[in-house]
Amino acid sequence: MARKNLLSGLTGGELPAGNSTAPVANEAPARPAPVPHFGIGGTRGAIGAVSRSIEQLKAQAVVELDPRSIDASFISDRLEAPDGTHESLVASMRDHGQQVPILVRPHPETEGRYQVVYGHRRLRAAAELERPVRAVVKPLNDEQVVVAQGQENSERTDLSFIERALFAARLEEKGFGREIIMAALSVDKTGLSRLISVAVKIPEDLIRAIGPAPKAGRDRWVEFAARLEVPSALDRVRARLREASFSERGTDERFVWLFDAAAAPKPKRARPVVLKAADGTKLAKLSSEAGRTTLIVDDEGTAGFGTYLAATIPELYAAFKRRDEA
DNA sequence: TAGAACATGGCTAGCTGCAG
DNA sequence: CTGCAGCTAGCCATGTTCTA
Repeated sequence: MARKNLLSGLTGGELPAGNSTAPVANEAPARPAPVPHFGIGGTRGAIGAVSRSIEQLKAQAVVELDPRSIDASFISDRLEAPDGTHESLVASMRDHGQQVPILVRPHPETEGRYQVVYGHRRLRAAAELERPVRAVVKPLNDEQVVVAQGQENSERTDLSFIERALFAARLEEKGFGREIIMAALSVDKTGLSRLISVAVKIPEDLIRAIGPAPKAGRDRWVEFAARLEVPSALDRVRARLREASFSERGTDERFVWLFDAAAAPKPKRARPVVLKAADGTKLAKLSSEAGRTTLIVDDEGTAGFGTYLAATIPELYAAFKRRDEA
């Protein structure tokens, strides 16, 4: 599927001045020029300004920074790393170094510090290895940060549906316009609407308890959200959440477990009534549900009574109708 | 391995609510 | 009233995973 190349301008001249191709590791970070954050002009400008690819960005001047001088992004987009991925990333960076630089911006509030745009996991791994992290420094406004962050995730396509939903909801909470969020997540308004409605309907503590659940697709998350609109479903889900074995399960299994718990319990089937002859012989089992009556006759035990009964049904029905009309 | 089932993303149409 | 934004349902195409 073609993805809109909205990142393309990150390295372009339309951005605020302050970051040349020269390394800036030892310089005080340039403060980004003020850029309108919201409103039609700001929205269009932010997306329009973001117009070259991540690959081009990676080709920009890379500097080495102390991981301790870099803070997390002002908005998180990930629930938890899949099992083992962090350890393997640390091992890979120990053996082969950091192949792909992270993107940071000068911290908007603290002089001399930086803020991650994307590359949180590489930053964490570098910090663990007590090595400088290779980074591209760009002065970006908040809108450019979320678009870059979202699109970097889209490029790797490793955010699950619910992580994207939470990311979208957080962006909306922070006041970003739909245009920006759609650009950040590369979705149309329909998709964005679906993402946000799921994130709003499912309590965040439940989502965090489940984790990213990458195998649970959009439709099942949407269905889960719909099920939780029944208060008793939420009670059942929370009860299951408290069970000791919940945390021992993987994220996808946790989702399925709670998804099932949220389903309306099937109505208990009434026990079938055993019909007996005067001498105690069991003739049939009679059960009724949802406007349907089922009669099961044990043909062997009743010497073919079932077959006889089936042949007699028209007569019985006629008698029933006569009684009805009387 | 082929077909079925599922997941995903995109599109259209129709509806509602709101501001001008 | 009109236009716009947002939401939902339904449909379709495509890619991926499962199963016989």
